[in-house]
Amino acid sequence: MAVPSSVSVPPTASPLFLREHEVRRGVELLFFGYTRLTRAIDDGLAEHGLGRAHHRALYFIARQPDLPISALLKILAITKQSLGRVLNDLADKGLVETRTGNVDRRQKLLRLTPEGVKFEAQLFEALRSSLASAYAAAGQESVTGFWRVLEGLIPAEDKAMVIALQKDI
Amino acid sequence: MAVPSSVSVPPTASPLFLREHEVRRGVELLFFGYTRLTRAIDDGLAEHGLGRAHHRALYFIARQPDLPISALLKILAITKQSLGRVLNDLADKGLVETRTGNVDRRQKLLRLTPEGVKFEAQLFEALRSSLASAYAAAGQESVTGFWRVLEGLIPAEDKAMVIALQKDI
DNA sequence: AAGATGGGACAGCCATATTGACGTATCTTG
DNA sequence: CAAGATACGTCAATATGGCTGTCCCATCTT
Repeated sequence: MAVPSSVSVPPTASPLFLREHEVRRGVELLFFGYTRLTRAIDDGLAEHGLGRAHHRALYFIARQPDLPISALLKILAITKQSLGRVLNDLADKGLVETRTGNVDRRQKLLRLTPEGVKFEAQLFEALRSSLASAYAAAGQESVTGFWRVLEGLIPAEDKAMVIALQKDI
Repeated sequence: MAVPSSVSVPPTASPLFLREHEVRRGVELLFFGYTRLTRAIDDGLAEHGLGRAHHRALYFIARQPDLPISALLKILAITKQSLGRVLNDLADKGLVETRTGNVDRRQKLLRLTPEGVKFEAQLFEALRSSLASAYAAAGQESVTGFWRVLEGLIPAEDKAMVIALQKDI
């Protein structure tokens, strides 16, 4: 095992020592970066009485209009019951609407209403502003590396789903 | 730090950093990457009847032994009440202990017990395994970029705290 | 016609966060 | 030294967003 089982730390800069440090740095930066980015939209959500769970649904519906519920369930990796509550809230607020699928009439295809589009765009602006300034500060090469590392964190079985999101726009 | 641009990397970041597509890509990869990484330790935590909140505390106490509670509160950015419950759970399970500060006797300095060290190391191993393979797949230059972008997401007022974590090891 | 699939709903529970108020020990400062 | 600030603990109530289990209906597939 790569981690010493006591508090002892290798005295020299061994490969294990360096690896642990680099992994801890990544863990910490991911934690702070992710939480700070999500915090950027909390105020905008609170104005409409919504939470982060609502934003996640809103975001992916914006990204793939006419998304069936089953696809959204896979993306979010939560249960049908949890998602149901969120979608009902969004429908009640007039942000999301469903239409019956014409290929498979059992499906309900999700899309944003015009108000939903406007609200999502407003939230996205806060994300864009945060991420774009991080991108600009880091530089183009860094952004490419940022993407590549994160892609490596996604299990093979989920990768197709993520790539599908990104071929539309 | 100069990153050679000769390394051929398929989809590269365009110079138009503010483009919506690139921001959405970052948002999505951060979401999937972060959630998948945290999921890697859920089983290990569940074996001890603990959750992610417990791991976050455990992690930062491991990182900075003799951390005062106020410092941990700043790192986690949650309320004293929320942290109190988590720390009580960890103390009850014999993973964390406190000692009175000798500089300031009001402070309680947090550190892991030997069992806590062992448990944290076991959880860290799951994180290390996920992140190290993403690092290896992406390459060292990508890792540098990954760090730089995430650092850019951290607000200036929090940056000192994050850097303080990383100068110890 | 039978079974599989997509979706909806009820009931109850758990983990993790919040606010507000209050108490105690200890340190700092006028 | 007295007064106030700080570090920590705790009680009570509440919100959010997950979970399991169960049952239902409509529709598609075989």
